[in-house]
Parts: sequence; structure tokens; C-alpha cells
Amino acid sequence: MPNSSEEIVINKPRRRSRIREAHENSIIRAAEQLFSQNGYHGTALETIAEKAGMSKQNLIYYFSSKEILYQRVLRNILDILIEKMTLMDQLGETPTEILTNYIKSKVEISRHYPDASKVFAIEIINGAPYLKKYLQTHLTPALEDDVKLVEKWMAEGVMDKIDPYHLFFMIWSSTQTYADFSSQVSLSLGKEQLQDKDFDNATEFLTHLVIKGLGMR
Amino acid sequence: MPNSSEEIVINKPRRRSRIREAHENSIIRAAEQLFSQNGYHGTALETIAEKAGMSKQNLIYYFSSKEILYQRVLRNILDILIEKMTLMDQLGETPTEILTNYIKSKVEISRHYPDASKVFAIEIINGAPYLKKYLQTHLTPALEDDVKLVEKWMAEGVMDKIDPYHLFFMIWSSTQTYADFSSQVSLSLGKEQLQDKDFDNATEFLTHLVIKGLGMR
DNA sequence: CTCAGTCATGACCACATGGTAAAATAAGCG
DNA sequence: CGCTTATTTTACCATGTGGTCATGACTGAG
Repeated sequence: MPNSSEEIVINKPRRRSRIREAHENSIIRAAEQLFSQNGYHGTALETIAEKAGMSKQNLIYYFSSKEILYQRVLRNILDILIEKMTLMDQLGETPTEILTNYIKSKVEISRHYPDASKVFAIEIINGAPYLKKYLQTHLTPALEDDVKLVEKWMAEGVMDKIDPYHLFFMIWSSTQTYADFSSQVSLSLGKEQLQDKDFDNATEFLTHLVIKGLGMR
Repeated sequence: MPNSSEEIVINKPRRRSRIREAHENSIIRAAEQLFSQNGYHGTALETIAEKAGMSKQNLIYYFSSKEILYQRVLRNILDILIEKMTLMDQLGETPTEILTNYIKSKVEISRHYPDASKVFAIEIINGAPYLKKYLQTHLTPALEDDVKLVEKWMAEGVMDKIDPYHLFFMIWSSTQTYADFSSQVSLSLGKEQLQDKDFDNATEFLTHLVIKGLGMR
């Protein structure tokens, strides 16, 4: 139980000021967008600062180095991805429902966090220098669990016997493509930008393909 | 009709010397690898030159600017991609055979040109600043033809009625992922590097999924 | 009011890097 | 050999940019 207020307040509570919170957010948003368009080295701190509405020096006040800012951007999207990355976390009773919701979740991420998703993708393409360790400790174990679950389903005869790993690779890639390769996708569809309807169509198609392709239901 | 030989030979034939050919090749190889790992801005000309075994100034002698070199790298992989990009070009009599070979071709590209594929991917992620026009004039029309072919198959009842565009997006993304996201894939599989067997498994899985998922055969 | 800590700006610099200019050397060819 | 063209090297520079330093302005709690 807390003591009387004036007691051992050695470390000042130093609450995150509202200004700091707001500015860090706008910096991260700006950084996501610029990093995703021009890459890490192709983006100048001054450009980010400008987009976030402040001076470069002020930006450095909030993020003491470019690398730290970059890692923060990566970390942000990773938290989102990890959270929805596991089959277990999906609502649904039957395997079909679970898989359906899994696909849906991943398309949603592409729809709502396209810039961050692109930064993540580039990082992976570059060989995941910053993320390798984190992926090993967080993503891989979660994937193992999911694989086991799928194998259980296969043993129970509710789906075809296939290589579960490649199933996940396929779902990851074909859902993320609506963020990462959106320029190619929208170009192919003859649109300036992807609409909600397009994401829905994607979800529907992928669900159909996976469920039927695995002989489920 | 040509006159006697010594007359108007203003433009010398100037055949591509063997040295030039060889050096340009090694430069492009080095550039592919470095661009794919560090991006355009993250790669110094001097680093490329070093990897190609020559001085920076000599590299500039062969490629007069960094941008020109980059476009050449892009152009190279694009030519390969475009060549195999169309369903029409696939061998095979039946729709099933054609689709199977299509998937196989695309996985082969990921297997054999991983670096170039990554450079291409990053370019698309960045919004395809250099490629937009080229994609519009070359890729989109080819895709349209393929879509029409698939629609014909659907009309003939040999496959389920689905959105053909998303089918192609799915095939593109899930085959390219074995090049672009190879670091994540190999990490997930617990390997240092992908083996031939992994590519074969991927092909087999994707083929199964697509053929069965579309109700073909 | 005041004053510590937060926020913001201007001046500046070290350094990497793309690119130029010119001179030197090697290769092909009559 | 002698001459032209192709290749390579040496020296150099202009620019962009990440980051430091010192200083000033603002703000809220006591």
C-alpha cells in the first residue's frame, strides 16, 4: 500500500508530459512514412523533423539518435505483429474459424499499418540485422506452437497433410503484400489507392483458397 | 546501300570489349548484393567497387553514375521477371499444368536470383518510383491477358469462380517470399540457408493449395 | 514569484560520399 | 613500330547530414 504522498519520492515520478507523448508520436508517424518510402539511409533527420513540425535539433531532443528512432519504429510494428501472430490468440471454435480469423487479422494489419509494415519488410529483406535475435526469441517459438496445433489438426483428419511451415509462409506473405506491394497491387487493379473493398476481396479469396485447398470443413 | 568501306564510317563499330563485359557483370553482381542488403542510399560506390575488385573511379568509368548503375540492376531482374511473368508462356496443355508450371517458374526465380529479387522488392515497397511507368506499360497488359485466360477457365467450369487478380497477387507474393523474406523463412525453419529441398517443398505446397483450392482437375 | 526541469533554436563541425578533371598506362590494330 | 582508343589511377572538391554545444524560452509546482 502506498505511503503518505511526500515520503520516499526519490525517483521523481516524472510523468511523461503530454507534449512529449504527442511529439514522439508525430515523429514516429513521420519516420514510418519516410523510412518506408526512402529507406533508413535515404531519410534525413531534418526531413522527418520537418514533417513532424519541428526543428531537427528538437527531434534529437526526443530521440537522441537516428538509430534509436528507427528501432523504436520497428519495435512499434513488431509489437502489433507479434500480438496477432499466433493462431492461439484467434477467436473461434473450429479450426476453420480460427484460420479464417487469422487471415482476417493479418489483412487488417496491412490495411491499418501500411507504412510500418513496409519498414518491417525492408528490415527483413535486408537480412533482419536488428531483428534477428528478437525474431528468434519471440516469433520462432510462437510459430512452433502454431505448427504443432496445425499438425494436431492434420492428425485428427480435419485437414490435408501438408507442410505447416509453408502454410504460414504463404499466409504471411500474401497478406502482407497488400501493404508492402500496395503500389504494384493498386497499379494492377488500375487504382490510385486500395479501397476497403479490395482488402475484403483479398480476405475472402485467401480464406476460400486456404480452407478449400486444405480440404477443411 | 553501303559505299566502299573507307567512306562514311563515322560511327565506329566499337565492339564491346571483353574486359568491359566482364567488369560490368562483376559490378552488377556486387551491386545487387549490396543494394539488397543495405539499400540504395546505404551502399557506397566505393564499397561496390571494392567488392567488384576495382577502384571507385574505375567503376564510375563503367557506370557514369550511381543511379544509372541502380537502374541497370533493376532492369536486369525485370527482364527476367517479365519473361516468365505470363501464364501464356508456360508449357502445358491443361489449365492445371499451366498453373503448376507458372508457380514452379516463379519459385525458380526466387531460388536463382535472390539478390536481384530483393532489390526489385524494395523498389516496389518504396512506391516503385523508377518502375511505375514500366510496370504500367509492360506488366499490367500482360496481367490483363492472364486474367482473361483465367476468366475463360472459370467460364468453362474448370475452376471455381474467384477474383483472378487476387490469385495472381497470392502467387506472386508467396513465391517471392522465398527470396525476399528468406532470412525470416530460414530462421523459422531453423536453418542458416534455404536448401533446394525447401524450394521444392514450397513449390509442392503452393501447387497443392492452388489446384485444390480452386477446385481444379 | 521563482526556479528546476522541460522544451526549443541557432551556430557549428567532422565526416562520408558522389562526382569531376586530368594525367598516366595498357591494348588493339594498321 | 606508331597511333588511336580503352582502361586505370591520382588528386581533389562540393554537398549533405548526423550529431554536439551553448543558449534561450517556457511551464508548472511549491
